[in-house]
Amino acid sequence: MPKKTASQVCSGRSRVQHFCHACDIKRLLETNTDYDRVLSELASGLCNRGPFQPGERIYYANTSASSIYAVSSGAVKTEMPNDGGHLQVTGFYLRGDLFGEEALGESRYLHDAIALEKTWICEIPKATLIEQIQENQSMLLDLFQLLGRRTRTTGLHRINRQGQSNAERVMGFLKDFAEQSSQRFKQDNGQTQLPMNKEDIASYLAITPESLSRILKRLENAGAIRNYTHAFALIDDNGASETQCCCNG
Amino acid sequence: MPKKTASQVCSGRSRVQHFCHACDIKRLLETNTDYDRVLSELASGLCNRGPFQPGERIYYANTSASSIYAVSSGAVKTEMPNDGGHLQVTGFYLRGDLFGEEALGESRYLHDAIALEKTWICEIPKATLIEQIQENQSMLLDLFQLLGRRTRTTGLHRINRQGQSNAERVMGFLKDFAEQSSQRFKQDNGQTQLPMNKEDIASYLAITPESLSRILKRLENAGAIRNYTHAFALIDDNGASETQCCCNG
DNA sequence: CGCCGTCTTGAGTGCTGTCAATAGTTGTGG
DNA sequence: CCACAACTATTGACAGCACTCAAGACGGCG
Repeated sequence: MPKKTASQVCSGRSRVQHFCHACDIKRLLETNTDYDRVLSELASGLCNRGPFQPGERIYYANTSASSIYAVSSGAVKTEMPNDGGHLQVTGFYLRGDLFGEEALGESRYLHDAIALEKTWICEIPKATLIEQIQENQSMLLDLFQLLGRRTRTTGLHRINRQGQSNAERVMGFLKDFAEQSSQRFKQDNGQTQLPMNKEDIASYLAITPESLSRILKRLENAGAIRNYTHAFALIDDNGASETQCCCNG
Repeated sequence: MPKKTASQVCSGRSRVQHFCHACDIKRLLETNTDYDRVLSELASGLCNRGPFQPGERIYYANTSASSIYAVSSGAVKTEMPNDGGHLQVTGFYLRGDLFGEEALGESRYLHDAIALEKTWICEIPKATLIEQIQENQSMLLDLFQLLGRRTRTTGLHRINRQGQSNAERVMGFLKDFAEQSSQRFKQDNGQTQLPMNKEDIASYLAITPESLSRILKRLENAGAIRNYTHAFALIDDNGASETQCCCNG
């Protein structure tokens, strides 16, 4: 799995380019016609933070939110307590993904954000972002696009589908995640790495880990996937790639 | 149920005030320091449209999206086809609610929008909104707040909760809807009117109408609610309001 | 090599989806 | 105002699936 080793010290523009070459925030910046100037201005407010260790919290729900974030390297999950008081996972974020953006219009975060692996994040103060938007109209359009993209890819309609069995919901999640992951990482063996554990996935899909385990076994027996501890592989319909048996992960 | 009868002709500022006195769009405008000027400018681009009859489509998914909307009077649902090709309800919008805002960053709508009752809507062109935002920073903050508010009140975490039975999910929906409704309409008899039918609710919660019917009956037998065709009443724990038996609706 | 957490598997109960039939509601026309 | 038709909502029977509780297997880490 591609990972970056980087110095913790922030040192201007090269830092941003180093961390965020596929980052949502950088994509915002690139659309700016006066890229160099804006980047340098933003860089004065930006700060890369890390490394966060697996399980370490990046921010807590209901704490003051003055910044939004993007994943520079590693992976992040967000979770929040439901009515029963149990924490439920509400989102997974890979390299480049924006997170914490629900706090743009509020003073406090809605979720806890937790690193899934060794993770670096790119922090952008809301005040800085808003200033830049005020000066550059295309930046606002791009921000709208970023916010809408997550709604479209991981919104309610993607998880909570009528007339679909839990097996289909699991399959949908795997396909979506594989696509998200393939846009960010090379996968030469057809496998998709899972930075989170099965319990997190079950929590996200609102099913029990036992059910998830049984569903994955059923899908594997049906020849739809291969199931590993921290990875999976989608088998295409003709079962061509089923022949290659690589059991690492 | 409060309803407005209004002329269909758009005629400048008074029109906006008439329709949108509790409207998300008007709330945006009111925060503007130069209210009169911006309102008149927006009014030149705003257009109230209606009446839409029950079942009539306001816009179609994948059609060109140059405007976002708010409900002036009546009620609206959004729905979209899932993988199986069946339409699934993705949201309900009452008077004052913004909808179609997922198209802010895209050129096409994600859902179909359909009137649930006789409905008037307030249309605001995206170009006009963006121009105003560019001139007024507080308007951007308020827009963020509006966008985030829906995420917080009707997001994935409100519907798809781990460890909750479908009965609890239904109860959660009813409580949420009752709160949303009470913020907009007077309810002197403790009842909450439902502008949509049970099939729409079942679709939104991704359960079958039969299951919803059984769950509502179970909740009623347990003394938690009263169930009517186009309304319901929440019974508080001590059962005080259970005594009043009003079976209209 | 052994501990501990994660994942998987097993048995039994309850709930939900499916299919079908019945009851209730709304709107229309005579 | 009543009768009919079309739609919506409810109820019933049955099979399949998910949840609970429990135990066993696997894998990572010291």
